[in-house]
Amino acid sequence: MTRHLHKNTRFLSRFNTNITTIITKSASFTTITTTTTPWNTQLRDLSKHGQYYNALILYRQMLQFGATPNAFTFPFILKSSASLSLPTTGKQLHCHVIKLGCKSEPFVLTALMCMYCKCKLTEHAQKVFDEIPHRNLTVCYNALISGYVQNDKFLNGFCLFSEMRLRGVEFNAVTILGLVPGCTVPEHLWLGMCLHCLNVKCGLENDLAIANCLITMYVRCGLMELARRLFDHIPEKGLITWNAMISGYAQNGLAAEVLELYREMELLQVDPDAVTFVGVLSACANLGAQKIGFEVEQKIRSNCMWFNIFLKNALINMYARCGNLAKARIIFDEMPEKTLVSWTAIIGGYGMHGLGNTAVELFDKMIKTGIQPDGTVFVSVLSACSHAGLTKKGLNYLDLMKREYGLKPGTEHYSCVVDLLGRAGRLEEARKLIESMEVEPDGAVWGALLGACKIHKKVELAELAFNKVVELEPTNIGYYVLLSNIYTEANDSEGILRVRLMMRERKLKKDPGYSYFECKGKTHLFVAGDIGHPQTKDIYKMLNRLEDTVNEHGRADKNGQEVINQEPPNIMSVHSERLAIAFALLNTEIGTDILVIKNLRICGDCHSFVKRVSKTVDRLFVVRDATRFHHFRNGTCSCNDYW
DNA sequence: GTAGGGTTAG
Repeated sequence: MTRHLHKNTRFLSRFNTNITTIITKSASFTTITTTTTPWNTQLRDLSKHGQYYNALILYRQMLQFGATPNAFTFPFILKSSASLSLPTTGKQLHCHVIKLGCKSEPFVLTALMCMYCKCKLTEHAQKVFDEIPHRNLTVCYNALISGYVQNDKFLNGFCLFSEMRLRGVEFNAVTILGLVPGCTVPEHLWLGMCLHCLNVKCGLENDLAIANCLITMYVRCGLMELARRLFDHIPEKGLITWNAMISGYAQNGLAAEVLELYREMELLQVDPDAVTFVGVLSACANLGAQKIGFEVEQKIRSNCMWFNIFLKNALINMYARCGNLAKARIIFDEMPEKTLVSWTAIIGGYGMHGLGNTAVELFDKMIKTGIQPDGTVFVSVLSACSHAGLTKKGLNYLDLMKREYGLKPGTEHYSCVVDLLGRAGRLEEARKLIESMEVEPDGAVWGALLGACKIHKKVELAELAFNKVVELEPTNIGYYVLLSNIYTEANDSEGILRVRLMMRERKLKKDPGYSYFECKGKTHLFVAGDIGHPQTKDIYKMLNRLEDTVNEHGRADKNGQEVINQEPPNIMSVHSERLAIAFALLNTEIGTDILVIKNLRICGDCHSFVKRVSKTVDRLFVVRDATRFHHFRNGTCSCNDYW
């Protein structure tokens, strides 16, 4: 007893200095005994219920009262220091393990490795692993394999897996589960697919956790069909399975599929959770499905999820992108604690609506609050500047980003700045900026320059930008149309012909753009020349009527020039925006605003069409395209430069 | 009485 106390006091003197710094609240325990078992039981209970701080306090008390930790003590206490990510405490516990002669117990060693990996000390974990005398235990391998994968050292993990197989150590479901999350990047996908095969071969295909992991792997690599096939083959899906698929669709921009799956979930009476709602709200944001978004909000409120910060951010984003900036702002203002994502969502919302000054003010306020900006919030603020014509401010932000915050601007930042300079007519500067970029420019960067050439009618520079952009994105039809429009304005019929030929050669005929309109909680999707909608007949009738009324009021565009439709009168030339607007007029009451969402940029032809329609029909038309909102009322538009 | 695992937002 005295010997124990003496030994423990030595432990304590060093353990105390570290542990007291992390204790935030005191806990009282009644156990006063030198027998180890009751302490272990209490430690197990605390660790099981996630009370890690209390577990550490209890461990200290255990030493104070003279009880000696044994091999059963360490797994619990190591889990606590791992979960709290306390490497120093963990290292001290490692010393205790050695001193108390527990280092030959495989489960203590496994817990040690796990602790080191959670504290990002994989080299320490490897050292522990190397000292294991007979490395024939699956669990030891599993602990280190998943540790490597979670620390972005997938290849180390995979090598260990190979070693394991060479040595004839059996693997199990947990081994696969440790490896699959490392295959979520395209370069490792093939290994992930091998694991999928291995999984089926070993009869592990009914393990739900592995299936969930594999779905996530396919989703992250953009292989949605494979993910869906796997999903459909799971007989008893768990909530995580549904969430993996829903978030997957949302991340890959397949918003309609998200809502479809969500409906299916409701029908099967699977209770959604916060993760489900985040995915659904993101889909609502993309589709402008505000009514469904509102229903989700009610569910969040009634299910006591209102204080979930992820959901609040998703709601701000949803309302802002559905055009309801006021509602987004209320939620934002009422948030007691705002994260960087909350600020980014609201700043982006104002930027999209052309309210650049408010966006910039909010950004400055955010900085004053002490929040460290990242690359994404700079994209929001730069794009806000470009939409509102705040050239000087935008250039300052690019500089600030590099100098003050040491962030490396990516192509997404440069495309905003090229757009910014381009709109201001500083095309040469924009071109020089592209040439001086430290990253390789992508299609969006050259595309921004091409758009600026359209506004300022610079044919020669447009040709240069176009050649670059089609090299990078040969199938993006928007750029061909843009160049063709530039030639049209320059009366260059040869140029128009060249672009058309190029498009024909590359078989780029169909407009890939969609437009959506939300009506009575349902989102109606239209493609150019769509004849699939049940109300098609009425829609086209309405369009003809609109064309007639509009023509009576003259066909002049924003520059006062006659707009001539260059396309022969074929059905494909009926743009999706027009169809959505005709549908909206047919199905909404007079006085309601009309929000149409176009997945690509709104084209000049449609821009002037909506403008003219708004002159004859007393409604507010809002068209949201890939980057911003265009508000049309009484024949005027809030942003006239549609490119 | 002991160790290893899955899904979230801008």
